[in-house]
Amino acid sequence: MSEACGHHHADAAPGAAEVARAMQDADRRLTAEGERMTPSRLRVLELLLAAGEPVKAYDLIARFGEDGQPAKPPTVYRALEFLERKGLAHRIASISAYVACTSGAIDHAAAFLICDCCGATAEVSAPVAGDLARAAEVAGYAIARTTIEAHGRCPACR
Amino acid sequence: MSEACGHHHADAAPGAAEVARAMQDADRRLTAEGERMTPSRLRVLELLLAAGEPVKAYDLIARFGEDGQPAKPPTVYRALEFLERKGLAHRIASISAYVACTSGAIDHAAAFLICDCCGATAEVSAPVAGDLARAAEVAGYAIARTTIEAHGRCPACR
DNA sequence: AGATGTGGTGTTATGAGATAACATCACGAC
DNA sequence: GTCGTGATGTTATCTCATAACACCACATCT
Repeated sequence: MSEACGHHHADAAPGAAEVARAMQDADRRLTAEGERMTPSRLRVLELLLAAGEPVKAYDLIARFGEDGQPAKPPTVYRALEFLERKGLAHRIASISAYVACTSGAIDHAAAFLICDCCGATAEVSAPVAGDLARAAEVAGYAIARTTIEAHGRCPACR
Repeated sequence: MSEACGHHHADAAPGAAEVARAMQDADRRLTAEGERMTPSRLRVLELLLAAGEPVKAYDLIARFGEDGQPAKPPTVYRALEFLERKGLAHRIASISAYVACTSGAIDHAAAFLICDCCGATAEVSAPVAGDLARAAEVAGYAIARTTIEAHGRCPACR
């Protein structure tokens, strides 16, 4: 909840039960794929899920220890890299923050609507692929991944 | 020319004449609008134009002085902020770099195709507005600006 | 001319974001 | 059991960006 404006908004954060469930799902899925869902990775995923909005890497570092002890930066950055690689989290480049993936689809191109007022984000599934892919083809580029972020105001802040 | 791969590519950088001409155009246009094209701003614009590809802020800082003397960071960041505000340059968030605007249209939403191999970029004019605007409307967001960056390989690197 | 407001610049210092490098450890395969 | 691979711990450092404050240039008004 980063309130740049004076408003008060409903918190997008899910309850503990939903977080636990999403973690279990992720754990099972990746373990089945032969990946190792280690404590660090689960902890960072938990923090992202619990936040329900984009979080700065150093906020994750500060919150990492259950006892208030911060993590070392590489611990969190490595976990983020893994989660992003596996489609469980996304980096939002325009604000240098990270967010849990809220799209059911794995291996998807994500786009974000970001409220400059309250920090809320909505993940919308690659609405852009068509147009951008066409432009890339015309220009002769082979596209591997996209960063699509729209800034503005969410319904509550308008 | 940031060559991550082993290839050699034609340089996208324009000649001195084109750079000088683009600077004069920008100078005249903004002066007519009542803006002040100061030496720092012109110098940063010149460096961006001469590079013909995205440049890191600290590279601009290092190249700033004609005599090899670097600038202080705020000098360059202020100029970049101004140039971006006036539509003469863009920040590419996914690689933390800056590039001169190659689109004739001012006040436009830009999108970029970025080669991960050689660093070349192509600016394509807002091919995405339709799709993304539609998604934003559905979600109730009012969009003010967009960051659209596609990574992949350029024709020469494929 | 002199007062004054706005915007630009110079300078120092620091905050924020991310990674390099290297040692060590866990675990499955052979 | 030893060996290779991938994960972790740790230290240090690098890159990116801005805060804060003093000073200056210029236009405008009186």
